[in-house]
Amino acid sequence: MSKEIFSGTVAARDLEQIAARFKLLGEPMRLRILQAVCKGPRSVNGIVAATGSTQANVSKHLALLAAGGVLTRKKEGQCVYYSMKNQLVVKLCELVRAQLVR
Amino acid sequence: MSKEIFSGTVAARDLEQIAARFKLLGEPMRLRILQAVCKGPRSVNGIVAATGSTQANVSKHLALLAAGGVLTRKKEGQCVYYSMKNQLVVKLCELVRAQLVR
DNA sequence: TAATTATATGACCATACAGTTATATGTCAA
DNA sequence: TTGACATATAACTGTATGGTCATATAATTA
Repeated sequence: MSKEIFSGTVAARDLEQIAARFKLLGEPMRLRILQAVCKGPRSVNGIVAATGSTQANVSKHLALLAAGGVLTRKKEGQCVYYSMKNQLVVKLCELVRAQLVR
Repeated sequence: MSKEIFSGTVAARDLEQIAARFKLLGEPMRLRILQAVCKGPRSVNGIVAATGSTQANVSKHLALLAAGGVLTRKKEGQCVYYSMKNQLVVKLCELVRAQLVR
């Protein structure tokens, strides 16, 4: 409908879902993971290497990002590849960063 | 520089700041507060009434939003009016919501 | 089958934080 | 000055969650 999210009343459930999405993006380690994945599918091990975190920690964050609809999961052999579900979160990061640099 | 935030390496400090901004938006009550403020300056009491939360709770969230650079604070007499510092967060919410409705 | 590699998960700890209650601070009016 | 109103803050509690360690599950290879 309207482009102005706050122009009309936004249902409490909608606000909760929006907040949940932001919350998912509100952790530096998860942004590091997204940075590692946003160029294309990447295996868990690849992400572990790119982020410098532990396998268990990365795996937990990946599960959250996939459950939240930010990443998709695709298993190939013994490897699991994660990809961006879409580019929206990248755009969100760009917007926020642009304001930071200002 | 680039419009692609993740195209180059993003400094860890930048990622932390971006995450901090998202974290600030990652609470339903704070989005309720932003919804109440985004139309123009609003007093704390007005926001309390609009959100249905307690004065102490609203005041704490307002302090966080102002410290995070999302809201500005202006005192007039015994009232304090909070306003959106800019429209970016509204835009972010719009973008996220548009994806939800999909 | 046994060993190796890749990923996920459960248990645990420490910390962060939202919400509440009570109180403090500040401003105005009578 | 006293009282009423507006806002902020300190103390506290419960809960959520990030990180770690150990282990489980699954797939591959020898």
